[in-house]
Amino acid sequence: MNMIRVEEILKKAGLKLTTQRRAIIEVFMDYNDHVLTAEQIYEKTKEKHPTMNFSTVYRNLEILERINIIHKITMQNQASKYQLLHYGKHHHHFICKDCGKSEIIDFCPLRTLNTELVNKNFVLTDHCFELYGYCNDCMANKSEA
Amino acid sequence: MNMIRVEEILKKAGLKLTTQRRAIIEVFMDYNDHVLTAEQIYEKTKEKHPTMNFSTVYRNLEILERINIIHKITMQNQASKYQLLHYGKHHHHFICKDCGKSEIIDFCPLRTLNTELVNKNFVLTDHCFELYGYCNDCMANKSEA
DNA sequence: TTTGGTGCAAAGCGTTTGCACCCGC
DNA sequence: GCGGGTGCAAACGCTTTGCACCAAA
Repeated sequence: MNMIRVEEILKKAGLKLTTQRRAIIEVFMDYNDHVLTAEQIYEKTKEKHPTMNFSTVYRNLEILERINIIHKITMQNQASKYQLLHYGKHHHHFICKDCGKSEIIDFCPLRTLNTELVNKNFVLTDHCFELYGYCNDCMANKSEA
Repeated sequence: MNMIRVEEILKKAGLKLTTQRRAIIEVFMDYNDHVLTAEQIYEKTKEKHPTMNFSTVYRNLEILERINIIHKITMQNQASKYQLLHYGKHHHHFICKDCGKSEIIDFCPLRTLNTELVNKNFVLTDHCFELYGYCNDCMANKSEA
């Protein structure tokens, strides 16, 4: 996902590219493949745009998710995390429970499931598949402690 | 999962079977295979136990999850849902976004994934796999409206 | 100039916690 | 009687909202 592509999508949706919105998107680009909380985005954008506000962050995250620029990951017992989507490719993630780093998994369970099981009692609309654990770095820190 | 088994697990963990706790578990048994919110459990238990309190519900849900009697499903933009575990069998669910009814999927993506992809950069500890959509009943209601 | 976006403050919601009292074992 | 459990009220953290003003197109 690059800024030109983002601009296209925004324009097509009738949305403006404000400096705040640009700042948020730039944070995602800087931290590519990292999942970020609203708070992290707020802190980072505030550095360059001191009046940045949490409402602005949340409102933009919602919009960016709706137009498929970012992906929202709902966490257990903690703030949701957000991540830049890789344009055009459906995928899932391995997410480190300590540092939030994520790695793309080139595997979708539905590919297998569709062939293995046709469920005629439900209409499938969404799915959730995420792997959680610890990355090598955080694992190393753990064994030190 | 039956009450005798639940009593065993509680006793082994040094936990008491209070009337409130029993009431909560009974709601789960009555609504077997249905996912329930804390609020639904609160309302149902309150019918038979009028002093029932939300703190009691939440504290018990946390305990019951910890000792593997129920399963917590973290939802996007809405309250978490809870469901009685089927003793001893790891599985996932198809969950109706309207009525909360769920159906067990006898499929775990990790079975496939483990053979398809060995990720040596992460230590895998947890995973999330849920299918969402609409059950036939709710789908019928939708097309009427 | 139009319409979407922002900043602020306040409220929303689901959930958790401190504390005194209670009750199962 | 001990130690875990409950009820209450208040706070918590994350997120959303109403409103007046602002700025991109």
